[in-house]
Amino acid sequence: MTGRDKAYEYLKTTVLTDPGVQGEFLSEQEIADSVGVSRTPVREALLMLAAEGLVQLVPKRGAYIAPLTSKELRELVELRGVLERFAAEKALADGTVPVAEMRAALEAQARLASPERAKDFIDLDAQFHSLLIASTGNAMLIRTYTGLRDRQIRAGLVALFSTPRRQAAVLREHQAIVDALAAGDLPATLAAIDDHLGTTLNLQLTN
Amino acid sequence: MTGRDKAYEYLKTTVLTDPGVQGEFLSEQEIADSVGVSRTPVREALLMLAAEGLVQLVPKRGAYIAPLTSKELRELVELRGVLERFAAEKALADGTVPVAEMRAALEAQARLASPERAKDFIDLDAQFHSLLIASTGNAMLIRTYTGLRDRQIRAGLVALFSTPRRQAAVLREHQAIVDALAAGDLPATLAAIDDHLGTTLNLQLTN
DNA sequence: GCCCTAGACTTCGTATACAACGTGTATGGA
DNA sequence: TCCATACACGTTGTATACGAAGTCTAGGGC
Repeated sequence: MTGRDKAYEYLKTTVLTDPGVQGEFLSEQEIADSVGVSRTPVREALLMLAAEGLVQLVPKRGAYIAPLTSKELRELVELRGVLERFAAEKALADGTVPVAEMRAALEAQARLASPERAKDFIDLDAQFHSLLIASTGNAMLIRTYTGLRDRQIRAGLVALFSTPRRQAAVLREHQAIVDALAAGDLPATLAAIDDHLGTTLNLQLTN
Repeated sequence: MTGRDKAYEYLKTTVLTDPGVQGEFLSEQEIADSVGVSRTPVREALLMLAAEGLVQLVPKRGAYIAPLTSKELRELVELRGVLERFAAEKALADGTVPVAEMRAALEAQARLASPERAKDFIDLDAQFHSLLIASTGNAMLIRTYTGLRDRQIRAGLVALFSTPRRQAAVLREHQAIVDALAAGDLPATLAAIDDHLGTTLNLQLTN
């Protein structure tokens, strides 16, 4: 693993999932000291994150962790909805809905539900959604979708999933999606997806 | 303009639009010499392009300009279709279809139609499509869509648009889209979009 | 003629140095 | 007390140097 990868991972998993850094400027030297490499690989990691839209590089100032506005959050969720609904429609039409895998992911998620393990909970959440997206077999769709989700996580999704109440709600909503898919009921699936995304959006907006 | 921007632009507009570099390895030093800067900013530009999926960085080999497989091209067009159809649907529902602007872009495109100015023709083509996407007001959608289109251009779209026959066909297909939009006819719009993308895909696949 | 091997060469990955630029602050004056 | 100005500091942007690692080629063995 190169120093660049180390810096990239550190930033993406440790820094960008922390709601506290919203609106802060990170200097390259600071990050370099934390990771234990020189500025060069840190800089490269930042460039990549900037290309993905996760940070904003301000000349002579540093890497700015722009707080996601509510408008951007809405746009993000709207886009995710477009992609997920398409994936559901295609998977149902092609008969490639990965019902078994989705149920498995859902059960795994239910097992480790606890406020302390919010990050793991979110990882499995991502897996659940990704299964449907991946079932389309469209690698570019997966890539695009993942990028969107990474952004939403950066917007402070972790904090949101830290309460037992919300975790339970997520599990219920996922259950509804997978049930509708298993029944081959497209309209119900689309409604369940919209409901799930809408609920998350509203919660994230009011937090 | 920084050296990084110079390198980025050079690569994106000059190198990546050239079908001849498909499958080639570019060394950082070569590019640096061409642009007239050191390796550092070139490297940074490459990292950004890699994050966007436009080049592939192979350790100790160089930046690989991966030829787009027909599978990837199909995926790309499928995704573009999803986004464009959504944009059309939303714009029609909200009554925000920019008919006048689209007609203007179409006319401008018709005026400069000539094989020699394929790049300009493509720029206006991009503008036409972007107008519809932008009318949704979703900046993240615009960003995502633009990224997809950049990739398709890299796949050799320029060569395709160099014949008068194809240019005429594009204009016809665009006309069909804008007419359907102006009529407020959603099914016809969706069909016109699918037809346009499908035609382009088929041509690009057989080239 | 083919394959294997060794060595030179190329290329990247990283550290470091320095210059340019902008920001924030302290100081002096009104 | 407020404001303007100048200076010091911090930060980025770029060049350069060096080490590590992989690739390609030439040569020898089979």
